[in-house]
Formats: sequence, structure tokens, C-alpha cells
Amino acid sequence: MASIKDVAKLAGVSPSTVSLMLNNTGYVSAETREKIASAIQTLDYTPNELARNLSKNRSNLVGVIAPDVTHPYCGTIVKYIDLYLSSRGYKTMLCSASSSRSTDLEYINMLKRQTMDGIIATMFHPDVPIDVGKPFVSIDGDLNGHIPVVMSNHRQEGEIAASLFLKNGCRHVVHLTSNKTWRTLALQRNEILAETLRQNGALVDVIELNNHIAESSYLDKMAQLLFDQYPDVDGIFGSELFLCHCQNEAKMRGKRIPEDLKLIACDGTFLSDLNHFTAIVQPLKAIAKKSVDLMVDLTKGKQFEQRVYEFNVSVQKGETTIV
Amino acid sequence: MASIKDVAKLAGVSPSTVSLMLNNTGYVSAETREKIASAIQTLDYTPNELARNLSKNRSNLVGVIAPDVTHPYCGTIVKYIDLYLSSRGYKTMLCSASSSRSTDLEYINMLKRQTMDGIIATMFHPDVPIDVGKPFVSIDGDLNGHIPVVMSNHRQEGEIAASLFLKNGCRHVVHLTSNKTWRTLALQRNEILAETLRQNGALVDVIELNNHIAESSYLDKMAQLLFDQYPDVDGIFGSELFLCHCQNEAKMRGKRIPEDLKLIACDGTFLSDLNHFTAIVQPLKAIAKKSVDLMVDLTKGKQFEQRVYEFNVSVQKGETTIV
DNA sequence: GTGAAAGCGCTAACAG
DNA sequence: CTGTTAGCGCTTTCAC
Repeated sequence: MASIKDVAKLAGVSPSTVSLMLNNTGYVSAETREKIASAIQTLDYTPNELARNLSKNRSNLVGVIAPDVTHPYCGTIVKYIDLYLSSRGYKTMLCSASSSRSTDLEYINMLKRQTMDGIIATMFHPDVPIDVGKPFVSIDGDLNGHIPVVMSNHRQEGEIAASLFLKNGCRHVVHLTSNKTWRTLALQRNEILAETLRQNGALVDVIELNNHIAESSYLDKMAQLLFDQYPDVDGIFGSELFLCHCQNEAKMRGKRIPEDLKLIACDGTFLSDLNHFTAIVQPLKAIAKKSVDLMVDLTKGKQFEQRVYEFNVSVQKGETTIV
Repeated sequence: MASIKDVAKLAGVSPSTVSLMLNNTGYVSAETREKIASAIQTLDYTPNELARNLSKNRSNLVGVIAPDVTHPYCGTIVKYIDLYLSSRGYKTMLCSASSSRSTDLEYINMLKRQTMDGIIATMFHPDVPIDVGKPFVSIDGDLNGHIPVVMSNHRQEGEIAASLFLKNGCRHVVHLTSNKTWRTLALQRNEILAETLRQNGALVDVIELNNHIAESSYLDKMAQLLFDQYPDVDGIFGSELFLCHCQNEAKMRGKRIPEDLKLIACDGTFLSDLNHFTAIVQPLKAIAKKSVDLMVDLTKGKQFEQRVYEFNVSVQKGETTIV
């Protein structure tokens, strides 16, 4: 592998001149440019990114923590984050090892070792210290007072869902929550939902899902459990993927949708479109963009102006509710 | 940031000794170990991966090219590849920028610049030269004689699909193919399918999809086009995602499934389970594992023993066929 | 068992 | 406009 020195030697200049030219970081005469260019050509020289990284002390890599890309929410957010990171000259390092304290510790370790320049996390263990003075952006997680968080307006989401269920005449709503260990701010939607429904005299129950949010067999089991435990349920609020299983289970039990049972999805990904679910749509593209913008600023040493960025959600009426 | 020199100084030893200990690459007396350990402790030292990478000339990163992680096939394969790479000490660099000649050229460039140690590609532009003497593993793509390829037995897949359609009495089957520019070996299934069906007197038509294989609006349009163009179609073979759209469109047009129309999915991801599609299931986990095994071997300088690894598929009977 | 010294390949002051 | 020089932080022979 030819190095910058070889190029310099062949072109009859010094390595720094080659570097200047390659990085457009100073003036190089047309004549010299010519010589260097041809040297690069004949040697088939390619700069070594590893050396550049060491010398600049950055990797241009951002770790994106999202438990399971086959889950529509994760897949969508990862896709958009990657899109925006790419457009800003960064690459996505996938961090999808099963979420746990130890893997999250490992990610922080990688951050300290400069393996990546920063982390964007859709989920992060609350006990793992992240104050290592490195860029960190959280989506939906209020990790601590120094970490910027980008999120949907989950309270609004809860309100809208509640009012939809009420308008549709639901009297017994079951809502799904993620594993509470993670203390995600998305839980706000569940609190508001439950509160509002109860105030209006409806019955509300919760089912907490573990981290296997994309595992068919698990979701199937939980859907069965839901109907076993709450046979008179007439409204369900949860992720599209889970609602799909509920839909199947409902059909098997002879419950008609939307007549006997209303379903409202809480993410609004492509799976809602596909299944014509009524959904509260989170603006995932905007969330991804803001996360990346913040990340890029942080890697450049800029501080964020605002710590919490909250995005409004919208409603998409489908065929799983009447109104 | 404390460096290895700082640690060495504080511990009263030389940097190389610290390195020896950290990498378990030589004997260090218990006494010295003790001193070094405490120095590391007090300085809160973390090795710098960038420096290590330069000196070892590797990044421990593998680029995984998969156009769109929200597509069930891509998401699933990426998930498993990442899983296996992690277990072998590598990280996944997501390469999902829209597939094109120029992005693929860019990926090869990154390979040459040592940005990544190797590439596993589920799709790669046939015109982009990949013989840069770096680890490259192809999934489903016969790129050239030096690149190992891991694939499902797509001929078997085509045979099974054909025999299923015939057993179900289909006389007019439409099958979907990906953009032919890519010349993926997955096209074998389409060839065999068409051939077998025609030999048995059935009508066969093809619709070629472009690269927006996960875009709802596009797939919707194509599903409509399919039924417009072939109103008497009684069998469709394609990816789960597309079949979902067909299912919706069929319902709108009053076609009953499976009575009037049979659907067979060609990937067998979670979306088939969810929708109870009859599917030819590709062993994506095994494919991911073999790809990673090959990649790891290649990065270690071992050569592959076999150039093509082909995995048998299986059938999963669902509710979209009668038999 | 441990240390000295020479890299890995590039960048970035600082001169001139 | 270009060259000299000194790193970036770690690894790795090769002596002692």
C-alpha cells in the first residue's frame, strides 16, 4: 500500500504538501497539484483513514442504539438517522445487541475509547453513567440533566388516544407499555391516557412488555394473555406490531374490528398504513433529523440551546376505529 | 485524556510493559501488574482504539450493505449479521444509502481507505470493481469469480413455488422480481418458476420492481397496476411486503383469498407469520452466520474453501393457499 | 520479565 | 506556496 510519503517522493514534494492538497487546507500551485495528481495516479494511492482518524482524534462514526431493527419503530428511526448522518459525513455504527446494563456499559466504553464519536440512543439503561464528556443524544429518554433529549409530544399522544377511545365509546381499554426499567418518556402517553380515560369512567388496564418487542411468539402469547385476562376489552393501544397480533387473536375469538374492538397504534409506521390502523403518528423523520443535527453540533463542540426538543404528533384515521 | 505513557510513568514502568499487560501478549510479573492496575485506576485510563487501529491496521468494522432496513428481508438479515459480527468482536457499519453505482463505488473506496475491514453485501452494483484485495462476501450476488457467495437455493425455491401454485390450481401467476440491473441470483427462482408453470400450461407474467422495495406508495401503485393489467390473475409470488399490498388491493376488488387468488411469499420473514402467508422460508439466520464466518476468516487471511454456499429453503403453509 | 526505539500514515504548526 | 518537524497513542521487535 502506497503511503503519502511515497506519493510525496515520487512527486518530488513533501508529505505535507500532499496533505494540503488532499484536504484543501492550503494553497498549492497548479503545477505542484499536477505532479501530485499524477503520482497518486501511478501509485494508485488511497489515503489511510485510520491514520487520519488517529491524527484528528475522531472516527466519524456514530453509534445508534436501537434494540431490534426488525421492529418497525426501530427500523424506521435507524433508517432515517442513518440517512441524515450520511448526509453529514458520518457513518452509522449499529448498536443492537440486546439491551442490558452490560451492553450499555460497553457502548459507553467504546465512546471513551474513541471507537465512535458519539451515541444516539433510543433506549438506554438508566443506571449506566453517560457523563463521559462525549456527544450523547437521547431519543425519548430523560437520562440526566446534561443530555439533550428529542421526543414526540407523548402527553399530546396520550390525550389524543384517550379522546379517540372515548369518542368511539370504549369502556375498557388495555394499553401496552415497554419495560419500565428503561423509564422512557414515552410512558407519559400511557399515564395521560389512563388518567383521562379513568376520569371519564372507563376501565383501564396495563400490560407491560419485556424487551422482546419484535418476537412473534412472545407477542402472540401476550395477545392471548390480554384477551384471556380482559375478555371484555373494547380498546387496545400499543405498537403496530403488537396490534397485528391482537387483530389475529381477536379474529380467532370472533371479535369484530372496529365494531367490538378498537385498535389505536402508537407509532404510526408503515405497518399502520399497511393494516389500515388508526394511529397516532410520531414524526420519526423530524426526530431523526433533530437528533443528527444535535449530534453533529456536539461533535463540533457546540452546545445545544435547548435540552428538550418535543415534536407534535398527528392522527391517521384508519379502519380500526369508527370515528 | 491519559495515555499509555502517563500510565507507564505513574507505574514506573515502560509503555510497552503496559501494552503487554493490557493485551495479554507477554508475561508481566504480578507485582508490576499491580502497579500498572492502580495507575490505570487513578488516571482513569482508557486505551485509545484509534491508535490501536492504526498500529494494527484494522478497524474491526464490517460494512453491511442492505438498501432499506425497514424492508423485512433487509431488517432481518442485518439484525442477524450484526448479532454474529458482535459475537466475533466486530461491529456493523450500516451501509444503507440508496443503492447506486456511485454509492457502491464509495463503499469500495471506504474499504480501500481501511474505514472498514470488509463488506458483506446483500446487493451490489455489477459494474463496480470489487477486486481490491479486501474481504468481501456477497449474499445472493454472483459478482465475480473471486468473491464468495452465500445464498438460498433459489432454484429449489422456484420449483417449490411452482408446484404449490399448480397444486392449488393456478392458471395465471404473476411474479415480482427485483430490479434486474443487480443481477441477483434470487432471479433464479423466477426463472424456474416461470419455466415450470409454462411447461404445465399456466400463464405467467412478470412485474419488475425498482429499488423502492419498502415504500408504501410505490408498492400500492404497483399492486393496483398488477390487477389492472392482469385482472384474471389467480396467483402471486413476491415479497411479503408487496403481498400485503396485493392482499389489500384484492380485498377492494372483491377477490377472495385463497379462493380466487393465491399468494406465496418468497422470503418468509416475520411478516409472513403475522399475515399467515404461505411462504417459502429462506434460512436467513444460517445465511447471516455463514456470511459472518466467511468474513471473519477472510479478515484473518484465510481463504474460503468453497466459493458458493447454498442453503435449502422450507415451506410454511399459511392461509393464502388452499393446499 | 522489562525497556528502548522504531514505526503505523497522516496532520498541523511554524518557518521560510 | 512549500518543507521541516513534531506529534497522534499504541504495538512490536529486539536487546538486556
